[in-house]
Amino acid sequence: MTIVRFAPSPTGYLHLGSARTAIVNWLYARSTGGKLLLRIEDTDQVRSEEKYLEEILLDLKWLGLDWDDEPIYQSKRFDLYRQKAEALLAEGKAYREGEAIIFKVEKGRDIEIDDVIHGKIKFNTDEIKDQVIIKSDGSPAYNFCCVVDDADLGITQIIRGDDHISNTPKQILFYEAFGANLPKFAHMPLMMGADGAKLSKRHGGVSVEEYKAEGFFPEAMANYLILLGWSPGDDREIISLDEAVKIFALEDMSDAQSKFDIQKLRWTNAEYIMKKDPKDLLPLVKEQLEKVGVPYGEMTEEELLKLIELYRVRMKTVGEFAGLAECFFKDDFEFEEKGTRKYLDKEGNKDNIRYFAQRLEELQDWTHENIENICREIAEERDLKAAEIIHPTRMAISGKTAGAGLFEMMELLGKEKAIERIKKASV
RNA sequence: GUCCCCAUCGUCUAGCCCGGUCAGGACUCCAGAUUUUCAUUCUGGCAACAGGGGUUCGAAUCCCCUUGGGGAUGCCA
Repeated sequence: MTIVRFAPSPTGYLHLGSARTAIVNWLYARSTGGKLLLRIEDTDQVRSEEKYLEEILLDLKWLGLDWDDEPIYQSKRFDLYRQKAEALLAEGKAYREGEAIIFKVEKGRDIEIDDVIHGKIKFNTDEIKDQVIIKSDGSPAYNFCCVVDDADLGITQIIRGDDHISNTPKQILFYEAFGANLPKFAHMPLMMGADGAKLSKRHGGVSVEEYKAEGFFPEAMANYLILLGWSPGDDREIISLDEAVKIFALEDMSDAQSKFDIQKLRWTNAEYIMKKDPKDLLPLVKEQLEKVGVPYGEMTEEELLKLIELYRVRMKTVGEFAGLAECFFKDDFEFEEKGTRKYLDKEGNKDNIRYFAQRLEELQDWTHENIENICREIAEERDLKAAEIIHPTRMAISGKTAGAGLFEMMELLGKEKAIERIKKASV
């Protein structure tokens, strides 16, 4: 049976790159019918924090990943690491230097890795210094406990980032020293920022939690991340984890690094939003509205759902909703300057919409069909194009030139508010 | 500096392993159609095999070099 592990370090939030590594490990485990273990690399007592760990676990689940067995905490296994180090000491494979224990590296030897993604990679031990395995403060060094655990847990396939390639020969030396079986290695090329540099905040966020907060969907995040460095082979751009599992193969992963493209992520997210039922969008929309302090209490659930329906195809993230639909939640919205100049600063337009408002007063059955009829009647009456009334009116009621269909907007806004805003803007 | 990984449109990629279709798709951008605006949808367009040597009848595909990018070189993980 195949056993893989994802080994986050709780010294920060779940990085996008780590999330991708987790997804690939998950894909491999599930597609091979194997196990995915979670190992918490919390040997750095100072930098590791409980809140990070909790968030990381939450984010993994959020992405749709699950794992087998209970997580293993390295901080609880210090005795094991020390014991292994002492054994190496006793065998003469390591030596002491002060409080630290150092592993002796045999020089002049070639070490070859047969990487599943990269193929053969050769190293020479002349490039490798003796390795600290137990630090002066008594804690184990990363490469050492990594191997102790991977061997102990029976990991068959290691899948991690390219930044670990140069750790691999060092780790192989440890496997040999323990007389343990070597797992297979697969190093996935790193995901970089748009400018090719390390992914950082200025690229739009580095942690999963930031995107979650902005209103991205987990399915969209996972979808986007899977398609970086892997392709289903056909032209599919929208693919779920479950579909990917059916055809995933580690060997198919690209050996070239990629750049994170926020535009494509946004497009992917929009694809998911458009497919969702407004009912499923509702809780997220509420959450986003609350976050920016937009009161939606006056609106019934039914009205909110209609509003979501109206804006569903217009938002790339749920976080954008509050801004797009602003005029439905408050009366003191800003007016776009350009639009005001173009549509509201003209006396002719003002007169037209003033008349529109006047005619609307008489309307009993406030539906978008009836509102539209009146608008068209006026257009004919005054020999105008309907657009000449529509655009100024949209500006008047929303302050924006872009938005949903005007008549639907007006219906939802309600007779009183719609008329009041038109009057106010046409003074 | 040394070691290692990598190189197809601006971006993600298919094709590469097993040389031979105008190098295909998607995002972005542009144009057109639809629409009351925006968006959606539909149609069309711009845009790439980093460069140089080989091997071969034939190279994006195989080999070498150069250039460029990235990673490692921690008693961080």
